This record gives sequence, C-alpha cells and structure tokens, in this order.
Amino acid sequence: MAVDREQVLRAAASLLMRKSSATMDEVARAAGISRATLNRQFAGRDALVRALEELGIAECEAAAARAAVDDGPAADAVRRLVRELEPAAGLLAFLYSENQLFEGDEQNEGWTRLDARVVALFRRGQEVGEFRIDLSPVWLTEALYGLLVSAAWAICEGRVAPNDFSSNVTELLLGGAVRREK
Amino acid sequence: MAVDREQVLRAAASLLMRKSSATMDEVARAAGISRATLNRQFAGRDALVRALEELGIAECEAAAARAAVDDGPAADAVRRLVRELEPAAGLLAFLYSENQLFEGDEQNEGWTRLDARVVALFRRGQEVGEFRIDLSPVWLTEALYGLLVSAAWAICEGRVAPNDFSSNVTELLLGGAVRREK
DNA sequence: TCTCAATGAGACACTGATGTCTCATTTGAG
DNA sequence: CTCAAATGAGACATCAGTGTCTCATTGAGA
Repeated sequence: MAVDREQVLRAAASLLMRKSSATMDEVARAAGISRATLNRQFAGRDALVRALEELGIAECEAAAARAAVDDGPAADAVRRLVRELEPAAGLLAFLYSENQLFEGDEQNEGWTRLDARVVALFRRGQEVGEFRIDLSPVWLTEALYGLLVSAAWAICEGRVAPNDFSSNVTELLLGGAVRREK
Repeated sequence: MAVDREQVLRAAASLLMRKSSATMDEVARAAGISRATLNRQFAGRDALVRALEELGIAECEAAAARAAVDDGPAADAVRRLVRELEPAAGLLAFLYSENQLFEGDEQNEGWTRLDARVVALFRRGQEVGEFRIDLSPVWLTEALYGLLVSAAWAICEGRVAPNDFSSNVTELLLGGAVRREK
C-alpha cells in the first residue's frame, strides 16, 4: 500500500529525461500513482525536482565511492567512475538540462562536493603525469559531465548502441578521436 | 523604428540560455521591446523557439561552410569547425536543452543535414586513417555537440576562461586527456 | 511639415497547470 | 475479521503565462 518514493522518483526521472515539460499528472501516471498521492509525497513540482536532485547527487557520490576514485592509476579510476556512473546518466541528463537548479542564489552543495572529488581525480592524474596539463581539471570535469549526458541522450534516441556507453565516454575522454600508432 | 528580428533573437537566446523558463515578458524586456511587439514578430512562444532553432541551424551551417569541413586533413577541419562554431555555442546550448524540439513527430531537417556533414567529416577522418575506428562517427558527432554545450555553459558560469573555448573543445575531442610522450 | 505605419503601455479574457479538498475504496496490520 | 491508514478519483479555486485588443505616442519618409 505504501508508495515507494524511490520507485516514483525513478519513473519521474525516466519520463522527465525525455520530456522535461511533463505535467505533474503525466508524472503521476508514469509512476503508476494518482496525482493526489504524488502531491502527498512531494509538495509541488519544485519539491519533486529537488528530490530528484538529491537522488542524483546520492547516486553519483555512491558511484564515486564504488569506483574508489582515489586509488590506483587515474586513468583506471576514470574508467571505473564512468562505468559506475552509467546507471545515473539518465537522471544526470535531466538535471543537466534543469538549469533552473543552478540559477538560484545557492546551488545544492552536493554538486560542490562531487565536483571537488572529480576535479581532485583529474588533478591527481596531472600531478602523476598521466594527464596532460594544458586542459584544466575543471574543464575535464565539465567535459566528463557533458559526455555522460551526450551519451545518455544518444542512447535514449537510439543513435548509438547502449552497450557502448562506457567505452564511448571513456575512450573519447581519455584518448580522443585521433588515431595513435602503436 | 523597425524592429531588428535578428537582434531580438540574439537577446532571447542570450536570456533563454541562462533561464530556459523565462517568460515572454522577460524575453521582451531583455530584447528591449514590448511584449506586444514581441508577439507581433513571433506569434507565440513556440514560434520564437522555432525561429531560434532556424537561426541556430543557419549559423551552424554557415560555420561548417566557412570551415570548409571537406577540405584538408580531417583534424584541421575539426579545429576550424569548432572555431567557427564558437559564436553559436550559446544558442546551441539552449536548443540542446530544449528537447521539446526533438520529441515531436518530426524534427527540423536542418539538424539532419548538419549531422550528415559532421558525420561525413569524422567518417572521412577514419577512412584516411586520421581518426580511430572504434568510436563511431555518430558518437563523435554527438560528443562534439556535447562538448560545445559543456564549454559554453562552463564559460557562462565562469568556471573556465572564455579564451580557452576553442582549444578546450578541440584538444579534448581530438587528443583526449591522457598525456602523450612526444 | 505632414502622414502613416510601427511601437509601447495597459487592460482583458482564456487557457493550462497546480495545489487542495472530499469521499469512496483498497490494503495491510492486529 | 476489523479497523485504521493510505490511495484513487474527481471536483474546485487559484494563479501564472499567454494571446489579443485598444489607444496614445513615436519616428521615419514623402
């Protein structure tokens, strides 16, 4: 009888990723509940988006923890991170387009924490000599987000194969498009 | 006295890139005109977005033409393309988040044409041996869009330096993050 | 200077989404 | 089985955004 909030959030994310302008009624229907119940769980659309934001942050931080981004070679850490981040990519794609979240006076500090971890990863790779130094860690972090979102979208629209998600993002981010001999 | 439609579109794009939920009233104020005039120029918000889409397509195609994407080494063509695309990146970022444009029954064929040109560029690079073949041209195209949007956003929020736009996108897309000896 | 088209300002009704409420029904625990 | 809590369905008022209209004002060209 009790509604599973997380299941509702996942259904909402799945719908909002494809149609960010979906109505609360559509979200409720997609989650298999009534609009009344949806409003009982989340007081208003804003609260729903905030909850999705919290879920996204939690999933990303959990992914970073599972990937152990501070251990081993930085390149391998990036590969693990991307692989662990794949399930959250759809949610990330929605939040990425919800720039309403960032235009306010203050953004959720969870993003700050997450950014710090990823930036630290790229900086570590630079200091060890694995990554080039002419691309700033901040830009590499932003690029990682962008590639994750692009890949999620491209897969969602059937332009690229779902199985290639991880390798597509990782290979392009680390190796680039230019062919290397050897 | 006569309103410059293109100037209005640019002001609208500049605002909508930062706040995609901006009101028609806000858009009009940002463009320095009244809401009545805005509605005289663009019959409704939908028409405004469509006009922005047309402008974006036109700018991208003009950039592709200026960059002569079919001439010379593919890597250099990509560099030229990114450089020419920079002024349109902001508009592209807005359109990218306006997934409402793609969820309809039919998307503007301008995107199809543009995609075809960029895909052809990457495919040419692969056939010549410049680009690696384990990343599909379609994915490289999507990644290019994603990096352009990421870079535009990061600059808009002051996270990276505006001057680094072209090199950031180009270097990461072509070379990747991993450092190469010589 | 005169004229007329275009603009700005404001009022107006309309639409769609939203949030809240009620009540019948269902579900799960005791 | 019984009952309390939660849900679903629907009605309702509210509100913000939108599109349209009118009218006074502006400005460029004849």
